[in-house]
Amino acid sequence: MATNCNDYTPAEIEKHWQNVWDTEKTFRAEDFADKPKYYILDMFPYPSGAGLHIGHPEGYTASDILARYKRARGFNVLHPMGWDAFGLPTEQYAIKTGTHPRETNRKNIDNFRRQIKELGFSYDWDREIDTTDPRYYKWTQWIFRELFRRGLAYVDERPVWWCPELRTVLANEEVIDGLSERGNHPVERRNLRQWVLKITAYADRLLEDLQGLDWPDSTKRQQEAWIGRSEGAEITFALPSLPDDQLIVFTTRPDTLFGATYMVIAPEHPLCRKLTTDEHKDAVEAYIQQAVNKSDLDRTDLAKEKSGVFTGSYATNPVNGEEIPIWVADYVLMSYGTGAIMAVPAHDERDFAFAEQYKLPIPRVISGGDDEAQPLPYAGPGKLVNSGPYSGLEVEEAKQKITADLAAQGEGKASVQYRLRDWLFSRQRFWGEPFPILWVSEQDYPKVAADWKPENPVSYEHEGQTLYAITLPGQDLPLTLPEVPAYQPSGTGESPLATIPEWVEVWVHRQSGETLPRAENSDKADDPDWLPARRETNTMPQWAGSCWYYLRFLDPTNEDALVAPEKEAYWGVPDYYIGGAEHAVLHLLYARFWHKFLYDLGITKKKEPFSKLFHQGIILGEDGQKMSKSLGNVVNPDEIIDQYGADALRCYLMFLGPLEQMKPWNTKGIEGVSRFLKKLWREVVGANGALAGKLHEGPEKDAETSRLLHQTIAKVTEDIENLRLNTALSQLMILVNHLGRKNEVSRETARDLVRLVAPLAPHVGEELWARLGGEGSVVYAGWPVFDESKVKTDEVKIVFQINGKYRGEAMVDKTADKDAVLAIAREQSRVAQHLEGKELVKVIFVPGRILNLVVKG
RNA sequence: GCCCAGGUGGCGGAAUGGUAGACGCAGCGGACUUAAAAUCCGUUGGCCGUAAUGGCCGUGGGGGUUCGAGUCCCCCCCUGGGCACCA
Repeated sequence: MATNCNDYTPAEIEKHWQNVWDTEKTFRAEDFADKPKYYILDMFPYPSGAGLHIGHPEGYTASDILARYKRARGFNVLHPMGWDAFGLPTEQYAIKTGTHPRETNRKNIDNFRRQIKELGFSYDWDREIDTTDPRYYKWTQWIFRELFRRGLAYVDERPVWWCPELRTVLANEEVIDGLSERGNHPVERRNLRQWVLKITAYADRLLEDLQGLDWPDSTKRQQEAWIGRSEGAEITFALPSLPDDQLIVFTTRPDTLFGATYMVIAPEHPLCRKLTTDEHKDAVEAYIQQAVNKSDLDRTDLAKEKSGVFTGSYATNPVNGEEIPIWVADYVLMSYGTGAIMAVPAHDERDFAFAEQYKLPIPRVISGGDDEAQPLPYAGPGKLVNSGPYSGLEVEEAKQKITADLAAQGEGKASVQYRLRDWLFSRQRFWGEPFPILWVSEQDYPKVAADWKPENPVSYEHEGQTLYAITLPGQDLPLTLPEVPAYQPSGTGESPLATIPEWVEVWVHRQSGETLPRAENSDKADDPDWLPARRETNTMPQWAGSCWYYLRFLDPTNEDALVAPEKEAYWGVPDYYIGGAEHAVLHLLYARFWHKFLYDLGITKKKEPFSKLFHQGIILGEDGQKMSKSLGNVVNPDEIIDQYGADALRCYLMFLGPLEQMKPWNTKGIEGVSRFLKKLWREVVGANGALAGKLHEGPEKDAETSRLLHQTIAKVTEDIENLRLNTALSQLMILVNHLGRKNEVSRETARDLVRLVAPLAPHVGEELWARLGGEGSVVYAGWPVFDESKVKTDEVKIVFQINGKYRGEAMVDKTADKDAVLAIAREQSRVAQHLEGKELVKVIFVPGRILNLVVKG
């Protein structure tokens, strides 16, 4: 079924084979096939209007090579592709042009699919998914619904990042240095009602299970740091001025309790105003106002000139009864620990800076031995001093003992805190998954059947009323986006959906959970079984759809389950996951969280979604700068394919350097791999289009060729397994260059070569395989078998060194011993010269490698 | 500031502690051609050279371990990434 090209014409050949793959469904992954399964997943793209970026095919080529290699080795490979298609740019475009996001999305996906197909990737297109398809987001909503029912989703009025330009709130992770990650617009704090997912409930498991993952260390470390577990103690300080209240602080250094010379509470701390004496009221009020208005950029800025004011109140140190002044300062965050600290300036850098500024005492309570050599603040190990009965104890010992003693008196307890915060899960946007949630009044809530309620009620205050959240019945999912075009932001901080009363206002049946539009069913007003309710108008963030998509590929069209248990049992989770390091924390942490939740529900049998992970590096522009439109250094895959073909692009992307590394693009460089493909072609196809004349039947006659072939089989196999595709290619180049110099080559050698190249350059691989008389697709033609006997030789090269420097070499019998090799070396004039007049003090012989003569004088 | 990754020819890069620079780009010289393209052959780290199976230097800098270091150890410099008042 080969083409009839005489010359290597990628455009014709690639089109031809892409059609074959499409019509024959060459890459279909067969459920329950008898072969071992192998699931290799790419991070699916956001189909932007700009089309495929050159960075996409980099990772996708690597995974494709692995997928094709695994198929050749007899695996049942699942290699799917889909679209992470909810997202702000599509909505922004809709606002600007009035085009429905669905329309834009369809076009963008069509373009992405075309581009991806033109690269010859071996996806099973029957499993394509789109996160914006109601048949998909039905299950995203379903998962949220389960989270809600189990008390892992709640609402909270909390200060969030509001971006006036984008007219939406952003997650902490979407704000970088006070600017929106998308578009670099300034952001500010606003209090809005938000949905929050209790990812912190999984913090320990997310941390612990990192250990077993075959992931890049740096990524594991980033997640560890993000979760930020720290062990310490909560210590209770009595408040003489407020006998009914207490001040609880979190500290990792209970051992330094005797060194606490002041307390600090966050400006948002609930006791802040209560603790403020009349005398200090004005100053504290002013300070709070200032802190609240400060953006977090200012508050956490590098300059970080510390600031604070005294409240006028004191707290009692539980270990010695000392009265300690309480300050308000914005270097203490309400969102971490208890929002209050005991300040130990001698042994904490931040407290030290503050104490110096406000002239507060800085007594040393830890001695590292030589106090002269250990200026304050000192955070190192040592013994306690000036600490009453604890003086003399080692730091670690004292932590235990003080915590235990406080606990015994009911004035403290051991405590673990996490840097990780709960996940702000709502967005005020149109183009996202609607929440399957209704709000009912406080009076109506008790009337609703328990089936639609969460473990603990979720409520919020709205215009003086308390509203309660209930969920839609599972069979009412998906809750689709309304058809009316309402993607203009409301501007109030509410979602555009809030502007569509026909959609928002419904009747809900208190028993069945059924809903009906309010306006069209006014008769229900008198029916006690029907309660008025409002739909939740926020939508889910873009992360939602990508949190579980890898599971949907196992069973993409199932209408009754997220994934059928037997399919989950067969395919499990991805064996290999390839994608950018920019998702090191967010996507990968959120997906792990959802996965663990689904594990708890029994939907997946694996504790972790991605056992093996690889990050491809970023490809820079030719100028070494990050590719960007404004710099005009963007490489368009379409143009490269037009000029050199997809096989050349794929090979070049892999040849650029180690996959994980950041590396610059060089358009000239693609000539090299393009020449390689042409040479490869000419080894198989003669000038007239028939098989090359130099190919002969039967086994390879040339021992050198045979040796190099088998070396290549070994090297390419190992390199593909480890995604070292740059060196796999150079080895293939070496082999092809060698064959080019030979007048005769076995057809078998050529067939092995073609099978080795096929994962990297699949179109030319298929074409040459067919011309060499191969049966069926090269994809399933098996993998060349490495024969070690072919690379073994009787003679080995020994390098001669004198004092570690190269002074010649010789081929010697591989059984030759030290003395025999030394004798051969001595015969070489160059070696002899360097030995002349010197004393041979030592002979180092590494069989098969080296003979090093150590001489003196 | 803290944590991590990395610094190798003109360029991208290769190298289980064992000939540094594989492979490719670019350059130079040559063959083919009326010419060009394409292709092929040779050459290409620096310095010195009686030009050789020659000598010295050379993997960011400085020390060290070793018969032998790009590779291991210590200190420093630079680049990239992450975190950044998390108590």
